Amino acid sequence: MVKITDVARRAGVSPSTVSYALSGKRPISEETRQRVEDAIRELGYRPHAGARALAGRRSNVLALVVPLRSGIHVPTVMQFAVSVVTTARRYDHDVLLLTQDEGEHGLTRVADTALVDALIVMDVQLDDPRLPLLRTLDLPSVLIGFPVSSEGLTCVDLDFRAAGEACVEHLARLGHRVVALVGSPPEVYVRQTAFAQSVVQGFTAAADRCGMSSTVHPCEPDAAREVAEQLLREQPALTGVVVHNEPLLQPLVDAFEQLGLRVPADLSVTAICPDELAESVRVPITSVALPSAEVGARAVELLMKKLDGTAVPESTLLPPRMTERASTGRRTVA
Amino acid sequence: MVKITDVARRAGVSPSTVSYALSGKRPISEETRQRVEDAIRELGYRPHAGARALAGRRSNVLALVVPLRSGIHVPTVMQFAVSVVTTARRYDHDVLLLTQDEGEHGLTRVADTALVDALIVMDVQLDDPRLPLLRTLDLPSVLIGFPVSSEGLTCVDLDFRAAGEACVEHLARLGHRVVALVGSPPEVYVRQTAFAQSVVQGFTAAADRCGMSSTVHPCEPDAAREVAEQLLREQPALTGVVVHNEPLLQPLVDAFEQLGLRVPADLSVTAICPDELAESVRVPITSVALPSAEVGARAVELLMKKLDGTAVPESTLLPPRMTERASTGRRTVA
DNA sequence: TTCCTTCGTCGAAGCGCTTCGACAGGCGTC
DNA sequence: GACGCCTGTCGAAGCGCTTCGACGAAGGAA
Repeated sequence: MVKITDVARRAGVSPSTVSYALSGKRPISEETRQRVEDAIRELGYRPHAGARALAGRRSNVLALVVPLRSGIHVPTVMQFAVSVVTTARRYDHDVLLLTQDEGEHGLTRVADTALVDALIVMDVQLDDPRLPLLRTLDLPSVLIGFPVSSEGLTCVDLDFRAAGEACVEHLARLGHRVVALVGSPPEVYVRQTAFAQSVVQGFTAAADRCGMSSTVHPCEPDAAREVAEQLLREQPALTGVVVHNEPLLQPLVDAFEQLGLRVPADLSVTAICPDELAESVRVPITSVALPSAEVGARAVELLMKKLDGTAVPESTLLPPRMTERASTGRRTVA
Repeated sequence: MVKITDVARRAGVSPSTVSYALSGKRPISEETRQRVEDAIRELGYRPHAGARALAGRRSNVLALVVPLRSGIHVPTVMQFAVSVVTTARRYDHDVLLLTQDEGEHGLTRVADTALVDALIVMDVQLDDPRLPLLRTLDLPSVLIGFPVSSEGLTCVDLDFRAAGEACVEHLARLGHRVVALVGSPPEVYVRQTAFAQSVVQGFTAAADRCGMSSTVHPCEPDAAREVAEQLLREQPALTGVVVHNEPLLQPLVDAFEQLGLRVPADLSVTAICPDELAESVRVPITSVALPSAEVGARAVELLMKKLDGTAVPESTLLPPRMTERASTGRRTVA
C-alpha cells in the first residue's frame, strides 16, 4: 500500500504538505502542488479511508435508511437511492445502506461508531419514533417527508398538498364538478404517513374551494376493478379521478375502460406519480411528477450544507410540476 | 465520546485487555470479561469504526454494486439488496451502496481506500469488463450471475438453465407439444447478460430433448399485445408459454385472454419470476421462483467465508424450485 | 524439585492520516 | 529600517484502536 509518506518523499516535501495540498486547507505554492500531484499520480496513491476518518473526524460516508414496508412503490425508492448515491459522489461521499428493520438501533450504531457523518431517513411518519433520536443525535440528518412538527429537523419532499390541489384545480378548470381520489392502500394511512395525508388534504380543500363534490378511496394494489365499479355505482356523476397509487394506475384505467368509460372522453384521470409511469400507461396520464431524483439530490445538498456548518431551512417543499397528457379533457355535458 | 481507555479504567484493566475481551482473540478470565462488559454497558461504549479499520485492517463494510440499466426488474434488485444488508448485519458488517455508473473506478476506489473489505457485484455480463479487475484486486468478491468463465471468481445465482428446462419439462409432462419463450427485452440479450441466455439455452435444449417445437421471443415491457398476437398468428398450434420477463407477465396474460384464449384451458403459462409476482397475477402463475433473498444471503455468506480465509466453490447454482399454480393444465386436444 | 507450558494480563508500538504551532522569508507600511 | 503580516512549509502530536512481545502465576511432566 502506498501511503502519504511515500508521496511526500517522492515529491520532496513533508507529509503535512501533501495533506494540505490535497485538502486545500492551507496555501501551497503552485509548484509544490504540482509536484505533489505528480507524485500521487505516479504512485497511484489513495488515502486510507479509516485513517482519514480517525484523524479528520469525518468518514465521508452518509447513511441512507430505506423503507421496506408494504404499500411503498419500490422503483421510486430505488430511483431515490440511486440519486442519493450519485449526488453524494459528486461531493466525494459514499452511501451506507441501512434498512428500516434495524430501526433506531441502526441509527445509533452508525452514529456512535462514527461510521457515517450524516443521515438521510426516508418514509418518515407523522409521528415517527425516530424523531426524538434524530433531534438529540449530533449528526446532521435530512428527512424525506414531513412529520407533525419539523422543528429542529430538516425535511424535504414534494409538496403533496399542493400536488393534490393542482390535480383538482386542473380538473376544475376543465369543468369537472364531481371528483374522486383513489389513494394509497389503507395501511399507508393507518401508519400516518405524512405524504398520503397531505394529498388527501390538498385534494379535499381544493375541491371544497372550487365547490366540487369529492370523495376519497384508499385502495389496495389489486383492487382496481372493485374500486372502479364502486365509484361508478356510488357516484354516477363522477367525471374526474385523481390517482395517488402507482401500481394501481394502469389497472384502474383498464378497469374503467372495460366498464365502458372512455378516458378522457367520459372520465378524466390525473395522477401523482413518476413521469415515467404516467407516460407508460396506454393512455398517457396527465400527472404531477413525483420527482424522486430531485428529492434525493436535494437531500444530499442540504446535508452537505449542514456538514459545512451552513444553516438550512427546516422544510423544503418542492413545488408540484404538472404535465398535461392525454388522459384529461373538458367535461362533456351528459 | 467514550473510548476504550475509559472502559479500561472503569473495569480496572488495560485497554488491550478490553480489546481482547471484545474480540476473543486471546483468553480472558470469565471474571475480567464480566467486568469489561459491565463497564461497556455502563458507559455506552462503541468502538470507533475508523480507528478499528485503521488498526485492525478490516472495515467491516461490504460494497454492493447495483445495476441501474433498463430491462432489469427493480423490485427484484431491491429485494436482493435488502437481503444482503440484513445478512451482512448478522455478521456484524455494513453495506456500502455503489451504482454501476461509477463503473470500475468505483470498485478500485473503495478497494484502494480500504473503505470496504469485500465486494458484491450484481448483474454480471458474460464478458463483463470488470472481471479482470476483480481477479487482480486482492479484495474478496462475489458475483451475482455467471460470466463466460468463472475461473478464479466466486459466482452465485439461480440455475437459470435448469429453470428454463424445468418450465419446459413441466409443460411436456402436461402433454404440450408447441411452446414459446417470451423473454427479456432485446437489450438484455445484446448486453449478453448471462442469466437471460441461460434460460434460452435451457428452454431450447429441453424442448428439443422432449421433441417439442419451440420458439423464442425477446420482448419489450409494453409489447404484450403485439407479442400475443404475433404468437397466435405465427404458431396457431401453440399451447404452452414460458415467460421470463417480470413486467410483462400480467399484461401478457391479459392480452391472451382478450384474444379469446383461456388460461389454462387453451393456453398454459409458466414463468420465471419472484413468487410474489406469480401469485399476484389474476390467474396465479405456475412458476420457478426467482429467489433474490436467498441469492443475497448466500452471496454474503460466501463472502464471509472468504474473509475468514475459507475456500469456497467457484460457482454456486441454486436449484430451481417450481410451484404449480392455476395457470397450467393438460393440453386439451383441439 | 526443576523445567516447560499455558493462561491471563499489561505496556508499547504502530495503523495512516490531519492539524496545530512554529518559523523562515518576502512584502508593504510608517 | 524596524515592524508586522502574509505565504508556504515542516515537525510532532495525536485520532482510538489492535496486536505483538513480555511476563508473572499456575499447572504438568520428568
